[in-house]
Amino acid sequence: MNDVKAGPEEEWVKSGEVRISDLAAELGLTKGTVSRALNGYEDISKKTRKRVMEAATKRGYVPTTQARRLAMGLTETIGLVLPPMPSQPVNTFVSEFIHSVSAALHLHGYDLLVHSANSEESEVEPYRRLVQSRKVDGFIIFRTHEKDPRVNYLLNEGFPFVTHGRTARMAEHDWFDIDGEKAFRDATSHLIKLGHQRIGFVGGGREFFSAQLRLKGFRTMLEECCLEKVPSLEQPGDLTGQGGEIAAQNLLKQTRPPTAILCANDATALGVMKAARELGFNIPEELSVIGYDGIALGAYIDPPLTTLTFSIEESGKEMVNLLMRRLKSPDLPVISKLASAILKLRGSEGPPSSIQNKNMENCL
Amino acid sequence: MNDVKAGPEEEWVKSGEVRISDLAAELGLTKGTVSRALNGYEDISKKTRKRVMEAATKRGYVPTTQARRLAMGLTETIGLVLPPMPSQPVNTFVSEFIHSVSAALHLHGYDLLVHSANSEESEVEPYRRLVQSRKVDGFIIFRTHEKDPRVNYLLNEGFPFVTHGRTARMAEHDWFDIDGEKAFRDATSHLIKLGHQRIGFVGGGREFFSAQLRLKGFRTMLEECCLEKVPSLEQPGDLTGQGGEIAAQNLLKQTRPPTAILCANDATALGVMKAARELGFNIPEELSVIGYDGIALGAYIDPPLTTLTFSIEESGKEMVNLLMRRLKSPDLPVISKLASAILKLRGSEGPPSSIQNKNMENCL
DNA sequence: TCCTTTCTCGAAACCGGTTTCGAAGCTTTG
DNA sequence: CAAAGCTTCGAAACCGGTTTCGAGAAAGGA
Repeated sequence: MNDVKAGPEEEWVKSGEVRISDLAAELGLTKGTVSRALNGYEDISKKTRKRVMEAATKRGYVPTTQARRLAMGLTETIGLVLPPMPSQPVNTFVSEFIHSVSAALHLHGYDLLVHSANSEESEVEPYRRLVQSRKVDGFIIFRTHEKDPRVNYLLNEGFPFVTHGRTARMAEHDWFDIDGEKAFRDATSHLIKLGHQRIGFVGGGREFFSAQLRLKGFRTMLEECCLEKVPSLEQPGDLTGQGGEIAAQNLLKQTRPPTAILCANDATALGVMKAARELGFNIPEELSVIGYDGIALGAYIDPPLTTLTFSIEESGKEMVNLLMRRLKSPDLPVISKLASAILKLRGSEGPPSSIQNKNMENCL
Repeated sequence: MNDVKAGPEEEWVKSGEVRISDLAAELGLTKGTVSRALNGYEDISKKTRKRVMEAATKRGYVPTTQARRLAMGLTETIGLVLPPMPSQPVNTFVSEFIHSVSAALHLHGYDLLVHSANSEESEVEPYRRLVQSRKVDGFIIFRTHEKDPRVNYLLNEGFPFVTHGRTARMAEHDWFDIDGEKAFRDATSHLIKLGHQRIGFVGGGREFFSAQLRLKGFRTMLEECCLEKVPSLEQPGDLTGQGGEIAAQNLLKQTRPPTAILCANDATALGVMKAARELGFNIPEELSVIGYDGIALGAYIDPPLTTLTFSIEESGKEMVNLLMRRLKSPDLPVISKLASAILKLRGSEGPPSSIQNKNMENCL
């Protein structure tokens, strides 16, 4: 009996206060029976089930998640570890991604645990802690490296996960990725068709596999179009605006500067545009710039930034699907999904001001 | 005894496989004793404690979080519900905020559960679910409304939370906020000192309390400086670029357009700048624009966007501190913290092209 | 009418920890 | 040397659910 008694049928509105044992006592049943009634077991009479259900809704009974999860031996939680924040975050990818992943997980009854890595410790440390303390059933990993220690660790542990981005061991784990190579082939092709023959490229750090693939797409298309590969036109970057500025200066101060610059992401492209303005290059008349990411802000600058864009919402959904499949049946063969980015023309590219020669006709 | 035996001192590296009962059996103790030894109880002999600790580290024992939390009756988890995403997010606030909150929580041994609200259901529904299923111990709420149903619900439940932003019931709950009113007084003052007398304002939706306070700051400073309040110069907005475009058109097509526009956030400012360009206004010569949020990319556009900026990392930390205090001692009086935004001059504002009159001297 | 099936539910173990209580064994005190 | 006091640990309850097993009652069949 409760020691708080105010009336025979006290309406108890405060939520989260009634336990399964309270319900059982109230109904004159055991908690085992109540549990089975609520969970649709077949060995409960229709009459009893109805009584239980009604009492449960009336009293506002909701099972305590922790207890249920302990009993069932699962956490129903997926971990997402945020990489250390750059000092100048430029991209809304992370928040959109978290949003879509979280929404998709929710449809499967899973929660999202977001953990932030601090830059002092090893990259795998947060994963190790979450695995050891059994706080999550699986991971969503993004911004993969070619040789990714997180992937190595989790593969070694046999712990479920899906990556956004490929790795050197992509044959061994589920992954989702945007086809950055094709995207940059498309973008390069677009520039070449506009008449550009000297095209610069500003990459991302070597540590990001996806940035490498974008460079590869750029090179491939140059080759296909018989344009010579000029090493000085390939500048390293770091996926930030600052990196873009520096790279653009290196490119545009050359005696024969490029007429177009392809950037590994939009932040880089913004830095490139800034440097170009400061060096007196008009965009797009004297210099075409194309980015990658499709950030919304790009539509508001002058000129609006042409970019390669893809659906972050789809990325999140697909990754959750892959992970749920893996959790349900751990021994299924590895699968992957490659989505494509589309070139969103907004105005920062155009034909070069002077088309110096027409060698390209040989190829096209 | 374990049924898997390969040797007397099998090195067991796979993590998360050893339970407290295994440890106890191995040591010839009960699990209660092992638990107390590990948790620093005083009634354990030094010798035994040492034995237990060594065995624990050797076997890599880490307590199962779910079990510990169930036994201790807490979740050690804080909930953060993401509002429905705008279709075109330009702001990195959310990801930075999540990052800092998560990092700060981690220092206190708490986890962050991120949940995304879908726009179909009521705003409080996600909170209700998380409370009822006892998945979290408290909430971090941001983007408050003046009359905020989430705040009402949680206050009614007596459930711990902290808001980023004030509400009509701010005397009843802990909150952290940026002093947007002062920020907009500063920005307005800055414009007036530059010589502007017709200053436009593009607000946020009425639903956001903070946007209302920014408007208030704007009005207050106008009044202090004896500038008349012109209703047509106050345009509503929705904190998006599109909203900024529309509002700017309404402002700039007037017979006497403003010489400066103050925007409730940077996204709005970007829309304003875009519309201004399209209508042939040079920034900052013919039109000054100031935003709010301090988005990093504002530095890369032309001209760089002058804005009001604040530390998101500090916001996250402070809010976590407030919440931890509340969890530790629920009955402490409500406290709050107001941080200030600083005006970051980047170049999108300047003196008006023609100073029509000098009435302002009376006041300054 | 008696035996076998089937339906329905209670009893109890279990998930993996924490915490309270009390009882040994050992040391101190009178 | 006995009573009292400490130290140290075992036993058991507990957190709030789930799931297995088996028993009693009702229903069906011979």
